[in-house]
Amino acid sequence: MVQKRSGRPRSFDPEMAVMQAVEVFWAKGYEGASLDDLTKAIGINRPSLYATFGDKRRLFLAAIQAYGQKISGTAVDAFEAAPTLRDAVRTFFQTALENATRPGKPQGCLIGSAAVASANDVEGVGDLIRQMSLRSRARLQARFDQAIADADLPPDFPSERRAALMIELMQGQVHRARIGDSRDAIADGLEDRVSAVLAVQSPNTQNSPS
Amino acid sequence: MVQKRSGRPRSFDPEMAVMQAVEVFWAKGYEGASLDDLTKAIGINRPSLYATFGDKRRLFLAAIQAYGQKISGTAVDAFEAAPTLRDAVRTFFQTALENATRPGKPQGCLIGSAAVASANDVEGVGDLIRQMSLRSRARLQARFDQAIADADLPPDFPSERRAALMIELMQGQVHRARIGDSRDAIADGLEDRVSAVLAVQSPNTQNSPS
DNA sequence: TGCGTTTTGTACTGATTGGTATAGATAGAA
DNA sequence: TTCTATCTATACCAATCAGTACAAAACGCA
Repeated sequence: MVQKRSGRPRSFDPEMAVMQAVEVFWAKGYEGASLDDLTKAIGINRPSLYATFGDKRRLFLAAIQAYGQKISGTAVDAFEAAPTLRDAVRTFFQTALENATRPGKPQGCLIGSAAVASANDVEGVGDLIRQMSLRSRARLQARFDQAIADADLPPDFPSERRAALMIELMQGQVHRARIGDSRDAIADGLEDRVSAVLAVQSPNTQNSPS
Repeated sequence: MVQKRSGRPRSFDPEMAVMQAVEVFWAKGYEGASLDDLTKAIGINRPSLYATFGDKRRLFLAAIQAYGQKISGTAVDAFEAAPTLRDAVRTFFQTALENATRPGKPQGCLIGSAAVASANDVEGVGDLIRQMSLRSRARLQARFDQAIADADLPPDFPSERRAALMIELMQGQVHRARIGDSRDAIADGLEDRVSAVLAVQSPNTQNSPS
């Protein structure tokens, strides 16, 4: 049952407030985002922010989690939903690229720029993004393992390494977006990235020059 | 000839001062590094810093350039110095990985974390790292083009795309280092990265499963 | 209506920020 | 030595920072 609370009702939606905070942190980083920036973007005043989220640090952690679920997580979701394996890998990179180069939004990735920059200085950030990264990697690897079991991939396919490689390649895309490369320019390398992830093992490296 | 200047001589080496600033910015980012942090690390006081470098922003730009030449640039240097193409690519990734996981130093890359995070907020940072990235990419591409001319690579080898891919993969490594992955763990994917860069074109994608 | 409870708005806090004024210190040149 | 130029050291500045005290406002409930 829902606990009815009396008192003045909250005049804003905390979930929408977090998404506004996401954009501010995404654009300016943790230290670069002042409380004035945050409260102005959300449209509330300081005491409301502190009563709801605790302090700036915890709002930042909430923003990272919300970003992971509602934005960067969509790439893994699309990966899992795609019909074929190759489509799944391609869709993963495409979705991540779209998220990182959306017009009118900050370019790049909140985690790849703001969170990573403050990972050592803001308590809890490092642990949080490590855990989120591991979870994404595990979801990618799970599909590779399933594909091995279904004989869609050879038995010696290094699923763990390739799942890690996928995230590295995704972060590479995101880096280019952050420094201003256009969506089209980054999309140019898409098939190279897909092929890198799905390349089969070649014991004598016969498919590559010396 | 050297212009002799009278007056009290400077008690520190500006070049070493910049390298100290590199470490502070590398660890804490631009906004996270206070003037107290910087002057304490360098061992000078504020007026000396301002007389020599102008202000915090210009010291940051100097630190980014010094980092690019003396640290991250060593990966491209090693790439150019390696005897064979495959060794060159492997050495590039190895050197970049060592730089990003050196014990006792900040993990990751000053450019990949601090500079990228403040690229939109600190004037000149975005332009500077864009230009540095383009220059590195051009140096990588030049060797690929030479290898094509020498018939060490097939004529249709996409040198521009693969040079961009190399930098993406390098930034992916750097991201993992920043979030705490060990050098050994990251090195595990080294051959995958080398193969991705040097993979030959396969019109029917016959070397990959569907 | 009036009470208890929670949120909101304003105004404030001490601490820290980047940057500087000023005086003393240290060199070469005359 | 004396003059001039440059650097160093201390102490300071206004502005901004994250965080909070307090009173008015807005609800459910009686």
